This record gives sequence, C-alpha cells and structure tokens, in this order.
Amino acid sequence: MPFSVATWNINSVRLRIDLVRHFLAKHRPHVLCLQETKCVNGSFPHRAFRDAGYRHIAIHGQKGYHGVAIISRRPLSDIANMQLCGKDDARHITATIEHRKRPVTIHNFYVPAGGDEPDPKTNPKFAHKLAFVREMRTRMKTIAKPGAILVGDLNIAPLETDVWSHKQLLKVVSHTPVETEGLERARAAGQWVDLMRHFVPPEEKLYTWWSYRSPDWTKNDRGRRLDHIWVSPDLVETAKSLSVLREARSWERPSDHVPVIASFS
DNA sequence: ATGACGGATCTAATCCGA
Repeated sequence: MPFSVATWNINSVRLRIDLVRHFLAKHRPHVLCLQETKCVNGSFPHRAFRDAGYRHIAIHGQKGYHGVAIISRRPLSDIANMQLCGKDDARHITATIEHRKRPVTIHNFYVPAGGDEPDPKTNPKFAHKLAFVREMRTRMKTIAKPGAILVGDLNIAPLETDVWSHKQLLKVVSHTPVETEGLERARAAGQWVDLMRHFVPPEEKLYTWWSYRSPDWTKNDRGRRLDHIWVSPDLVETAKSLSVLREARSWERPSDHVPVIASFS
C-alpha cells in the first residue's frame, strides 16, 4: 500500500477550491499540504475536503495573507504550529500520520518571499526571510528526526538548474547566494534529503513556479523550483516516485505554483 | 524582456507575491 504526500502553493484556497477538488479526485494523495491559503480558519472550505474524502485537516490561517494547511484522508495527531522570528504569521504547521504502524511527521512551511531588493540592510522583508531560514536551521534539532517529511514553498531555488537562468537570477530574490547558502545550511543541519533531486538529476532543469506576468508561461519556460519535499534519510529507500504536475499551470485560473507529489512504499 | 499579472481587502486603490 503506497503512501503519498503532495505540496501545493494554492494562492487562495477559496478561489481555487474547484482546482483542488479536481486535483484530489485525480491524484488521491494521502496528504495534501497547502500554502497561501489566504483565509482565516473559520472561512476554510472544510466541506469540500470532507466531501472529497479528506476529513482530517490541520490549518493555521490568518486574514488575507499566507496560511498553511495539512489535509489528510487518515487521522492526524500532534497538530501544532511554530512561530518563527517571533511572528504569528501562519507560515508553519505540523501534524503526524500513521503509516504501517509508524508515525510520519509532516512539517509544512511557507517561507517569506523576501521583497524586491536583496539587501537586508535596506529591505526588512529580505532581512526577515534570511532570519526565518536561519531560525529554521536552529530548529532542526527538534524537527529533524526519523520518519519526518518537510515540505512547502521555501521561496528559494537552491541549484543552478532550479532557475531558468542562473546568471541572470544571481541578484534576484529567491536565487541569491546568501539565500541558497542559508537554505543549504538548514537542509544540512537536519540531514534532510532533497527528494526532488533524489529523483531528478541536478543537471536537469526543474521548476515548480512560473510568474503570472509572462503572457505565455510555456513559451520561454522561465520558471523556478521554489517548492520542495525534504525527507529524513530513513525514508529515502521507501520513496518510490516524484512528480511535478506541470500541467496544473495551464488549468483555468491557475495558481502560479504547481503541485509536487511524492510516493512512498 | 523581473514584469506585461493576479489575489485580498473596509469596492478602490493599495499592499503583497517572487
């Protein structure tokens, strides 16, 4: 019996609930982690998920911005959220699910975008992003353990092949060296395995996000890999497949991010 | 050719995303 986890920055769960329904009906992941739900917990579309067979939901939302959720076909336990950088801004939620009598703990993150200017001295949003990633690293002592999965919109494209042009994006927020090095330090501190790159060789381009501002996202394929699935080393041998649902970027009124799905035996 | 868009919000223009 396989076990699958999906992550998707939905950019408003209420606006795109029909796309989520379609995705769940077609792919049936055991767990779906959403980011940018953009609604308070009281406005979360519980019924649509319940009707789709996903009765177990952990949400951490707020008005208008950010917001994360873990949606599951099986019971969730140990639901909690962390406040990084001392802010209660709905950027993390965790829950645990049983798989083959073993607990699998999922951490769902939405890392700050970081604004335009990649200078922490002049841009407080970029300073916040760097501090957030540093704090993720210091918290790995508690969250990185056997049977753990860390997913989410980490808003950083770490490898040269995670962006359409490494050279042109070196000074663009999401791919600057201070960000990619910070993310790598956080990953290494938890001994996490970058599961997407376990399946897709680092030589190959791999994206999960394409800007809304391009009139035709398929034309030049100027994407970035901002969404990630990291797993603890013990889970690597059980991982069976990984897919990036590129087609979702062409759905009607799409999110600018597409779902990433990992399957485990 | 990093914005030409798109979402939420005290429905109008402003903030935010990355």
